[in-house]
Amino acid sequence: MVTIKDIAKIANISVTTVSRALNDFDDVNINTKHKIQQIAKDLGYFPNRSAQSLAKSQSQTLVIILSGLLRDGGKDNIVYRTLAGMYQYAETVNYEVNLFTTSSAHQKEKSYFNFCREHNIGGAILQGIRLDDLYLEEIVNSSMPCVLIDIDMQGHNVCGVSINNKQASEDAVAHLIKANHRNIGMIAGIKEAYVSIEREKGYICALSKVGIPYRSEWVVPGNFLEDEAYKQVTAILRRYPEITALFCASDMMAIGAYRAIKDLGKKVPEDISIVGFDNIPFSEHISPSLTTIDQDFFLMGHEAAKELLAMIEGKSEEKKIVMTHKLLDRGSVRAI
Amino acid sequence: MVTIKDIAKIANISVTTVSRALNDFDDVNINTKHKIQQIAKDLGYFPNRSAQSLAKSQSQTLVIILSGLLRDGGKDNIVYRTLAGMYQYAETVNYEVNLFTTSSAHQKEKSYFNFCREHNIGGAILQGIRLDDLYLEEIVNSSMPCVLIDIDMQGHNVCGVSINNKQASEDAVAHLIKANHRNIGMIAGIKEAYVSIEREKGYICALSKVGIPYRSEWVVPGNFLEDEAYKQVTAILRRYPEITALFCASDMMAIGAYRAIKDLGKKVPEDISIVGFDNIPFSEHISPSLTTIDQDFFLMGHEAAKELLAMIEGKSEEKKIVMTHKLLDRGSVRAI
DNA sequence: ACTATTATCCGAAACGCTTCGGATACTGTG
DNA sequence: CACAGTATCCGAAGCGTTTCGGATAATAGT
Repeated sequence: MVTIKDIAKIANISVTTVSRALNDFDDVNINTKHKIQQIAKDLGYFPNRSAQSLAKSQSQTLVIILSGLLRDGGKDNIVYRTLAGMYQYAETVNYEVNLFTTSSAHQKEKSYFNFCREHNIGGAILQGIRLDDLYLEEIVNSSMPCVLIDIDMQGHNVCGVSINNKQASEDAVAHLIKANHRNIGMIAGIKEAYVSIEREKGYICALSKVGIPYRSEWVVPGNFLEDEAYKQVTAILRRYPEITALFCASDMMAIGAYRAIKDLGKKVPEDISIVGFDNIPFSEHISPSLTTIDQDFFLMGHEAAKELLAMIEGKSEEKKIVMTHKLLDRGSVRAI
Repeated sequence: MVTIKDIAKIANISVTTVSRALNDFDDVNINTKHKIQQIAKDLGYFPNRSAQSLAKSQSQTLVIILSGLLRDGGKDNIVYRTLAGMYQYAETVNYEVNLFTTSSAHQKEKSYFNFCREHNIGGAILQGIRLDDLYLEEIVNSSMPCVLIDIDMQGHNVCGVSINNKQASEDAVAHLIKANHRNIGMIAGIKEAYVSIEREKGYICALSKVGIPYRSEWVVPGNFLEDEAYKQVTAILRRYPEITALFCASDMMAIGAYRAIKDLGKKVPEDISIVGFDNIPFSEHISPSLTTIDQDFFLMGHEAAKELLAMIEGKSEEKKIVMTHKLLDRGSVRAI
């Protein structure tokens, strides 16, 4: 391994100057700087990140803390797209990205905060974290910069990124109402997710705005899972045949709903209209194509990374970034 | 930040012993060991990874080098699943995982090998890398352990993981032949991917085994892209209406084919039978559900990580791991 | 009682880099 | 010509660990 010392020896100059030359300080002569850089290149020198990080007690790394990388997860492509957005930004600023999952956290009994400490990391992005997560509060309360995707919490050096879930949800249900549906059920997500709560609020809000009474038994939990949604939809449609439309808090659940409806011998959208949420890649491929709320996860990851860096560099205070969403009117809603 | 020194001071013992206690060496008294571990726990001590990595000149990290994390990529979920498998294994052995993309490599003009060097990394897993990648050869020729997913190359400390693509492809086409298809086209992947070449071989082989002449104009490149496949399928079916079946080298392309067929006013499988490759999550959701070759990417990532670790620890030589595949007989093939 | 062995412990160097606090030599100013 | 100012360089300490080569004391063997 070629080190800064080797370069120093060859250039016949101190390691200090080599370091400063390589880091482009301006108190080193332009000629020596060039000379050193040339030697570094010839030797194929690359800085040892561990040493750098140790010496500076900070590493040029952002971490993203995920709820888990599950064998059967990721079908909705959300994690992937968020990650891609983060990477894209991180690359432009020459940062690296580290992945940490909560399942590993729990396994190692190590909090996110400690993980970041271990790695001299400046800040973290959290995504897919549940409100009841043990370590969520700790990291939010720490002074370490963090940006929360899809969670609304306040704290020093804390920033949130999400769409306006309540509004989006309201838009979705309003779309159904505009198509003259009045008996609208909802397949909700997991209770412990911030977005679920917001989306339920939006549903209720949309109904109340047009004076449709809210029936809590028409809102069933699907846990963001396809199979769970399948079961719940089967049950609810059997029990309340007057339901003509379903708002699903995620596209994955909408897919479960499709299957349930089909197995019940009914059709989308002829018998039941459906609106989903997320716009996952395959929502336009299923038949009929799914009317849904689009969120740009790539951009979300990108903005999250950008904001995190700004915070790390002290250029930003806590704030809330709300991304735009849009309703994609496709084929799963029929006007009655 | 609490360090080993703090512990040493409190325990009134040397840092050496603290280090050895924490790392569970057996030349430290069981009582002092417990005492030290207790103090460490109380203080909330966690080792500084940079320092560890620097001191040991090796980090407990595996890297996975991906061809890129693209905004619109990942729909097939392959990267996600491979990653999940790797993570799962890495966690069990207390390793961390680092992601590196080739796009970033090219941008920074930094080879994979150098990236690994920078980070004191023991070895890497490469996936989605093209045969014509500039840096592929370098890392394979280096003595650094690496496992190649879906690439067949020899070298010191090099290991390959993949299914038998040729055989799988042969199975797929044989399935079509068994359904009495004789005019079978193929939508191939990108030329620069090892798997594409193998899958084409399998196609040819399957045909020749039953004496069906190979017509090169019936094999068109789809570049693993849905849209590209759409175009190619449209063109080939217009030009050669005698084709009754299509073997697609990836499910994403099969989806493009579905669309093309539909837009041509034909139906799957009534007019055209299709077999895909990969078994992506949505292949069973599209209508009709796609007959395809299943590969277990999660397991592939898992095995790749396992093998890499074995190599790093010198417990394994270069070898080839071939995973099992299976044909999933669903609804996109009709017997004629 | 006197070595040989073993169980515990420790000092100091090393890993590769950054950075603080000067040091040196040269420039221009009055 | 003395001085401040500037450009350029460097020594040494420090970041938090690990690890090599002993040192010390307790135990066992004869």
